Amino acid sequence: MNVTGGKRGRITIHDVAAAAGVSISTASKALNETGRMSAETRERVKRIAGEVGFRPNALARGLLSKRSFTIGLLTNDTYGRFTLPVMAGISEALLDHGVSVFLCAIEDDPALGQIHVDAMLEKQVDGIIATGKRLDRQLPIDLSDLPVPVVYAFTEGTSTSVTFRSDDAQGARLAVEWLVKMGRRRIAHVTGPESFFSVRERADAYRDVIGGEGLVMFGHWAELWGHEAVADIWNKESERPDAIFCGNDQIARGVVDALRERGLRVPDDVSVVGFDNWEIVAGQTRPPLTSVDMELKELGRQAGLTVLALAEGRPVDPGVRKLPCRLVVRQSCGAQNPRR
Amino acid sequence: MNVTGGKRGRITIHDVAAAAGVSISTASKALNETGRMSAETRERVKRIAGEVGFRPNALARGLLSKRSFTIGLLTNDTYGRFTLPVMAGISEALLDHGVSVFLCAIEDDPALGQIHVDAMLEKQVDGIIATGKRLDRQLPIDLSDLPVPVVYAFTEGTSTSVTFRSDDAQGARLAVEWLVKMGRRRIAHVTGPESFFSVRERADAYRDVIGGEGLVMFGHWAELWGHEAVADIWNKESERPDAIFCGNDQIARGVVDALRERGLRVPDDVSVVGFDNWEIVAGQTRPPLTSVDMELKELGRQAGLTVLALAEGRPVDPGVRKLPCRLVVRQSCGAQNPRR
DNA sequence: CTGAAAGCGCTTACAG
DNA sequence: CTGAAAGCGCTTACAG
Repeated sequence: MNVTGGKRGRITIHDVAAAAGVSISTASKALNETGRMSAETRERVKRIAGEVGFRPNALARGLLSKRSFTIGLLTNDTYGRFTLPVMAGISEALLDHGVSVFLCAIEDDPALGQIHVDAMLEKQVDGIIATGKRLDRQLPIDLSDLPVPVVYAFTEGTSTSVTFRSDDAQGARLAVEWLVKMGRRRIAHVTGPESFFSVRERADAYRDVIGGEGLVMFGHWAELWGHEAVADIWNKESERPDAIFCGNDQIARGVVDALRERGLRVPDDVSVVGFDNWEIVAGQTRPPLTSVDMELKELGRQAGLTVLALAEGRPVDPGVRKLPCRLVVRQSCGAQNPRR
Repeated sequence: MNVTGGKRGRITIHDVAAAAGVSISTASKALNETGRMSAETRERVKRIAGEVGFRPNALARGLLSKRSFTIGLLTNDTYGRFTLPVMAGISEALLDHGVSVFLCAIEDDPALGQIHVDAMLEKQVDGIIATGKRLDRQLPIDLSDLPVPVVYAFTEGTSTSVTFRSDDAQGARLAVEWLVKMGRRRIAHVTGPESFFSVRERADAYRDVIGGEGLVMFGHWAELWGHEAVADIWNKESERPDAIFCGNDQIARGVVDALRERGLRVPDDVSVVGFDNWEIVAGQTRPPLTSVDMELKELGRQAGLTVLALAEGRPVDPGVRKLPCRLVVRQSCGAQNPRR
């Protein structure tokens, strides 16, 4: 015995029409609520279609309508950390419109990207969303001259396109202002590599809020760097911070662990804020991290609705749209509720 | 100014045929390497198709061939921890065959699942792969009577279907045998909830290898539980383990941190092994975790090739296929290389 | 060696 | 109120 696949004799609109004793055109119009016919006929056709389990063939439909109700999501974020929430937002927004999403992970391989783009175009996607893992890098493939609309989300787009990104400056401000509100006065900033645009943007916002140079330490996106930074700071003679704003949650976790290992209490002695609100890290840190959430799902939702608009020919203004971040308060700052 | 989308005047085979001065049939045959014609004609058509940037419409093709070169991946693993590697394997295996993948995250919502399945069937997917986050649970939707082949990966399937899963018993054996080989004699097992099939299977394999009851502690899948378990063990009078085999990497991370906080050295005093080889956890633990990898990418690859076979009508034996796990050695056990 | 015709499953003017 | 016909873009017997 073995399993068999294949699509043996699917039911078509022919079968429905025959069973209902009407022509194919009438059946089509009945099912699509178009044309005019007796309510009785319409109902009968619809009932029979339901009974025989009729499912319209989207390929045939798409051939006529020039719409496949399909879009492609291109990403070079293998890890899925940014792509997954974006994808969830896109999917949620487009499901109501009957649109399905092809996910294409292209790493940083231009050839792989080209293959995926070609495959999607042949499959007549209504549009493409390009997403990545940083705001100042393009995907390794040129999407600027495609026959379908392209929207960028969390990756650098072209000047004539629509690009959605998080407002990192506003997110950083949110974090630092919160620390200030918590009564912290000596706030340090431990972050990722200065080569990242978002790192510079967040650092600038940090300096802006504290109104001075502050203490900015550039490093890399890992827990280890959090440990090293804390060691550096506490091994110096200089005045110690009572709060540390970190460039991402992994660094923040390293910082929190390092502080605890030095016998310092978080948040009592030092408050810590992370960035990304990556549940797996922020939630498992002891104490759980207060962190800036980039609202990637909302970003995905808007990107999805935007490709859809473009695919339907509705006009959309090009440019970069910055979406506000949100501060998610947990225990690492010493307060439970941002509104309190 | 605004961005415009839409598919204005795509090039069809008509255009190619006209430009090459041949009929549509000849153009089609030239491009598909079928039929017979002068080499000169064939070359000319192909060259012109390339020049005008002709891309065959997969919708039209699919209508004829009953193959959409599209499959659906259904998952209830929102977090993507298991789905992402599986997806990567599927995608990699099917790309060569021109197959694209619809990703559908259905949470545990049957209604959402039904909507996605209906959408995929209308779009004439050639098959569906169902994937989840545990081996002993079905997706919240019945896939047993679909007009297309369904393959299960890392989720419970039906008796007549093909199901791919990791061999958790073998994986656990690998881990415990490795600890034994490292000279460890008092190996404990700290794991997840006993209600999970894979937890029981791993625990049984653990007992098997150590040849006795051992010390099995069921809990939950979090770092905190690792801390609690270590506290429990070390607060008792009984003999302390010199190795702990953990049910997943998060527990293992908690265990490692808890041991270090007690002044115990890992791996010198206690060796620790995790399960899942989740890079973000295993790699950031100090020291990095030796962990069991379930080879989910390979699992995805095989699942992908299997739906493809079924879609093409090739016979496949039903049943559960267990794929071997692999031990990834890092520093938490005291050795660098399993072959040494 | 090349092309006219039928048809995949549907929708949409158009005619009756 | 209902249906015959044309057509979306392609492929595939079949005829010449």
